[in-house]
Amino acid sequence: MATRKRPKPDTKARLLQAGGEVFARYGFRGATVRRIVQKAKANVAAVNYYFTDKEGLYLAVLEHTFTAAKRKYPFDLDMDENAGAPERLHAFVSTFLFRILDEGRPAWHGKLMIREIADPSPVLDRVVEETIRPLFNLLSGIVEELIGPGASDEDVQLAAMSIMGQCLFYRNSRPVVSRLVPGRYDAAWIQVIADHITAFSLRALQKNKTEA
Amino acid sequence: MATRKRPKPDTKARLLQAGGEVFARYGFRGATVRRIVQKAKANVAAVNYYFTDKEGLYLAVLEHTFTAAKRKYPFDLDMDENAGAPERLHAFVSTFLFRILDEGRPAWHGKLMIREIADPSPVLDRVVEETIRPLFNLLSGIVEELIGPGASDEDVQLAAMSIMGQCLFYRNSRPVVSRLVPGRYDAAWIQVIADHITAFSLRALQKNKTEA
DNA sequence: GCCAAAATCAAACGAGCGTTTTAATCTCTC
DNA sequence: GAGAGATTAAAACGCTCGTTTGATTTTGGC
Repeated sequence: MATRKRPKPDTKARLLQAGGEVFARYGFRGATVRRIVQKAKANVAAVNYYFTDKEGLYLAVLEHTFTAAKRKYPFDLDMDENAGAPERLHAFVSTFLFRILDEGRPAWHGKLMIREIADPSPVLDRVVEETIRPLFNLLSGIVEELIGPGASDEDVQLAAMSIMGQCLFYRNSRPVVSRLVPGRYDAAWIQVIADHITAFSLRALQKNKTEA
Repeated sequence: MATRKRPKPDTKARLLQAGGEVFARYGFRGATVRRIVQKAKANVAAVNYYFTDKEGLYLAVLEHTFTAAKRKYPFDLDMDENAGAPERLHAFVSTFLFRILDEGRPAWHGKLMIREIADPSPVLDRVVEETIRPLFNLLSGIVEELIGPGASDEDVQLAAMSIMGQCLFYRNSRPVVSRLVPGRYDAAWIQVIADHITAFSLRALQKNKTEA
């Protein structure tokens, strides 16, 4: 009885963990139930037993990782109420990049989001409304403040998408980026990217400064 | 003999056409040979007969669409040799956007490229070297000229990726964009986006103007 | 210690996949 | 128009997929 052969951490949690990794790597369609249960050291019937079917596990994994990412990288973290718009933009870009590029604990959050966008499954609508639109609105508010009062809604939207596009590029096109400019995706480099995108976008938005 | 039941356009070409559409929509793994041959009105054995196997057809489709896109949207089209860098940037952004967003004839070019990037198949290395790196080098040259002599290689690379990121966003995240800001992806809107990205990036790159 | 409930397991099912086989059909030359 | 070669067609093979089944083991309250 010295070592227990079956440590019995509940199977459900192990399935969530393994499901996150496998779904992130292969996508919903590409991931196989057998690979997931193998990684989770569970029986092939476990997914259906605990989550009804493959899609049920996928939904649970999305829910799980999104809440985990929100807890780890909250956007209002040490965000001063009366901080200037440039500082708030930098905080947004930095947090957003860490969320989607972090390889750590809830590693799959970024990969899952990108997979979902590139190859939409039936849950994309929920993901957009619950996760992406709040982000987009937060960013739009900052941009609106930076451009000034004379900006149309379209101007704000286009600028916000330019900023999100710069960030998402490093996630979407990672296989290409790593081939074009070899290097690692560690925290230091993420900070470099965040600083660059913030400075780049701030200059782009300050058009009125020189005109006035 | 009034109407010929079998017009007999060669099956190989029809397979390339249908393969392009299906691979673009479902990706290499998600596409099925049976769906392709159904759309091509061919027998299920035709793919193996003409292209050895599914991957052979995929390679042929990539080759075919890439050359088609290069022919339809050449980057050096009406590009004046002594045109200024801002004009060359606008031409680049505009051409690049049309290449990846065009829904017309070689419609699948953009979709295929994005699919390949999000879910790399063994041919990604070739795609990067033959298609993407030349683009990236062309853009880097323009950016280098815009920033000025005091720019490091890293500055140029980061700026070039910011510009590509803005463009690719509209292709990568199209399902999200269409949910966030409803609208169509017609030629007029592509021009609006191209103008915005060019102006946005030009302001971001002209940092020296105010400092000097 | 017993027993119902929960959990795990091996095995198999039906469907769809890429591919192969084998035969039938078309096409073109002589 | 006969025959050789290219093309198409139908059927099946072997495999993997998600899921289900039915039996077995483990668990927890009495």
